[in-house]
Amino acid sequence: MTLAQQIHGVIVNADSAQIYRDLKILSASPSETELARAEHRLYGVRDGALPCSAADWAAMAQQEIAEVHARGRTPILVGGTGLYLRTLLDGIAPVPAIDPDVRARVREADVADNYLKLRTFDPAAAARITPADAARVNRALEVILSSGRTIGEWQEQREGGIADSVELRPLVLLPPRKWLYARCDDRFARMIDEGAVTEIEALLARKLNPNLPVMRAIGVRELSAYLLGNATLDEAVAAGRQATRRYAKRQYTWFAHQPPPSWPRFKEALDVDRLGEALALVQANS
RNA sequence: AGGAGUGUAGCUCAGUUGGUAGAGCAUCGGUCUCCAAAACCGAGGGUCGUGGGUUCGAGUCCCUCCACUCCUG
Repeated sequence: MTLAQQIHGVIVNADSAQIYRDLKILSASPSETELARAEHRLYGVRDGALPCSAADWAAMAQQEIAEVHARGRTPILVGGTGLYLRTLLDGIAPVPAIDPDVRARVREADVADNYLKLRTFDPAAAARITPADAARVNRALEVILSSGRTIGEWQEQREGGIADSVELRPLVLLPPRKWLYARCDDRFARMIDEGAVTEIEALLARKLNPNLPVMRAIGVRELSAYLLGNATLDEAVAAGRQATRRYAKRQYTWFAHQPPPSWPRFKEALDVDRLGEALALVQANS
């Protein structure tokens, strides 16, 4: 019996890549077997051409959670996108949707140019953000240009969090690094066996904008290089493994420090025979 | 066996006319308020293959040996 069945739960995806249907294999989405063992939500529900923001996901997740609750069952949020979970629980600054033209212009421009603009339009943000931090420079700039208010002003408020209206039983998994990295290596090799190359072939055929989240998922660039003849398969696999490990390290840092200290941390390898220990940690926290 | 070349951080390599070593990647640590599997910031690490010699001083010049690579036979 699975954990989900034991607690009569429904699994809700909290992973930014598993949302896209173009990346079933490369995002390690649940297999048919796994899907058959418990009800799953928000996996592969989005087309890669439509980027999903943290707020988009939080809105979808909120709805799923409400429906699951209405059926008297327990939603189990599973996934490694910390910002998504934070947005769902704590809410986020109520910045209105960015004007598509503004966004497009900002993203096409050079970071250095954007930073210069930011210094004139929003000096406070410019002072806070490193010039090299493209993601934040661009975000701050598109917010002031599109909404007329600075990102700092917007961020004085947070809206939409559901933390106060639900009963949480969090568990942070922080397995030993060595074990984690070995799994990263295995995982990428397994994806190749399962047809990741074909999946990327299909994705490339769509000729999507390379800035889209799907195009930036781990392994897309690496396998594209192989398909375009710029790398051997071995090189692509090695690069994919490396990228996976780097990502795991970033996740590790996020989940070790960002969630409240009250969230229990499970620091063992999550082997099947230790699920009981992990579950006990979850229950002890209730 | 002869000839040539290489040997500097875990890996790939830089090291100018000799002044006790750098970079990228990896590793480790950290940041994180709407494309976050993103975007960034920082740190540690080398008795320069070995043993001698020249020199005030050698990764850098000379010799010995060791290892690896290539060529010839």
